[in-house]
Amino acid sequence: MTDSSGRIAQVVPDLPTFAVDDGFSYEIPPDLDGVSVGSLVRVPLGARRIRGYVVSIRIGEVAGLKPIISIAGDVPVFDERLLETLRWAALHYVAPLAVLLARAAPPNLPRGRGKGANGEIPALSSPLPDLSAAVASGRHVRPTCLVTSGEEADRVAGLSSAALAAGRNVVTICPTVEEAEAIAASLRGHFGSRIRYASSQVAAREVTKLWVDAQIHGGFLIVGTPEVALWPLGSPALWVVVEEGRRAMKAKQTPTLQVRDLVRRRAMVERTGAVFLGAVPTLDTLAKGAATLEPPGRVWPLVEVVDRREDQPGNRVLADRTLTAIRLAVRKNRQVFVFVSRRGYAPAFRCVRCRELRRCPKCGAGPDRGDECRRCGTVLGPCGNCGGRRFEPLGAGLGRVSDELARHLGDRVVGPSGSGKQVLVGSERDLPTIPLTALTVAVDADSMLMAPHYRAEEDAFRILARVVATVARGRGSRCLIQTAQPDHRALGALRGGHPLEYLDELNEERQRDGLPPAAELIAVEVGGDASARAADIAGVADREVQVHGPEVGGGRTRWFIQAASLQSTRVRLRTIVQQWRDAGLKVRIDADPIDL
DNA sequence: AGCACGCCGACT
DNA sequence: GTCGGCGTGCTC
Repeated sequence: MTDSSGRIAQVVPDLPTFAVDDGFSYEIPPDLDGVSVGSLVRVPLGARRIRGYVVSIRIGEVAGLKPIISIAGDVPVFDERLLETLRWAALHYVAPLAVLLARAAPPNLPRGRGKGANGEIPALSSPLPDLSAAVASGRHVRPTCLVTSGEEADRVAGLSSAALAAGRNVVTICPTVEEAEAIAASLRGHFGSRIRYASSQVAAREVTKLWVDAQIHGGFLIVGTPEVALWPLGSPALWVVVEEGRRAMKAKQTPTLQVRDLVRRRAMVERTGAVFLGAVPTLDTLAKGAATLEPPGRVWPLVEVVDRREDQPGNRVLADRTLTAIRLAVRKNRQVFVFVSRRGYAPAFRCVRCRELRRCPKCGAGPDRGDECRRCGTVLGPCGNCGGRRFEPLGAGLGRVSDELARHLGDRVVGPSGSGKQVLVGSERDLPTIPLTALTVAVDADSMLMAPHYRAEEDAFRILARVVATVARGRGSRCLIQTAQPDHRALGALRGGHPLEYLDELNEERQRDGLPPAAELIAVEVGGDASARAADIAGVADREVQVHGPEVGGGRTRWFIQAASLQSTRVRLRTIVQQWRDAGLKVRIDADPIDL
């Protein structure tokens, strides 16, 4: 056994466990070239050989260390700066480091020298000329919210052309595959083959090719869904995030990555630009100090508020004024969209005689229109309180609104989104597919504004702004919002056509109430009834850190942890989560949960 | 994640 | 007295 000095790589094995976060030391054999930070390697681990990520390299005593077997692929999947963001995300989202490192890598092994971009780059005028010029010359600029709605592709094109011409990459992240596809298609009109598109719909080999090309060469405009946020992509000069506030911009499963956090972080560490494009920035982005540019004109078209308190008594979904407007638009052969905030038939039913809410006698769920429980299938029968047999809907879901519209206008003109009918009825998920309309109606702003969680108002405002944006700009187009609280400040801000002052007001309230973004929040969820484990979680509480729960229900147990800062709590949670997972529990950590 | 090692029930 | 069940724990 002779002592000898050599190169040592710290390698994090590709295993989804906190136990290997620090990585293991391996000897880099002298004849193995090309090992660097970010290299994918094969290493012996216990009795097997598995993939690992090189996170650092040093010189030292190699005796007793196992050697790296080989390099997998020949392009590093992260550099020091991206690694910093990946480490931050592992901590913030309480996830094993290896899980984050894997998110930087392409679906197949990255090999080769890639293919550069070519083709003319038109010089387009940028909606943020100073920012575009700065990022093109490699300077850092403060993250900026460009408060606009519609024409995303043109704005992205204007923002990007200078950086592309300077040989840098630009990345645009869209909430859904459909929107990413549409924007990519439209941008091809400006930049041709410099546009590269990535989503779950693209084959793995194509994605890997894009990943390698963009990592090695500049001058690409990459358009993709949220997964691209952690790809290296040659450290893009500019990130453009389209509608950062949409639910799709946050992963549902652990780690619950949020695009805006990752992009903001990368822009800061890599000293590059970030632009958030959309009508309603998140309170979080504003609170974190983003610059804002609100156009002088309205951000979305004019809004008319329909006061439901003026209605004749009765239980109808559409006010007379609304129905008249729809009839008029139909007569003129114009496109109409009716937005309903709930799926199903109605949010609730009550007994006509005693006014008690109807519930399933077995499981307590609220029923839909039929006589069978939609959750457990039990026959509901008469009112459990008074035995009454007649029930009336309270509020309206898609089904009820469609029925009522069809009754007034006929089946020929009314249909769900995508039916191509003249009057489309749809909910939030349909918004991206709605064509520009001459008339859009929001049936019930109140159910959203009064939803039972602290973000209800912010969410309602953002969704309503998107609803309004389905209306074509110009004369003869209208947007009606039905509400029983016409003086609500959210509706005032919608009428005003500018969001920022209102959003600042919401932020001041959050600050006052100690709620996000003025505080941090983590939800811990465990499958089944795990309330017996409450003591473990209770251990993280102290004077500053509040723990709420456990709440058992819906097949899971849930805790909420809240504090001005949860930095040290995240570290302690890693230990607890690991113990629980080792004990066979299914644990989900939701950092910055939105459904509360 | 796997693959070891471990310590208890049914078999030649 | 052995084969194999899958609970626990470690992997440079």
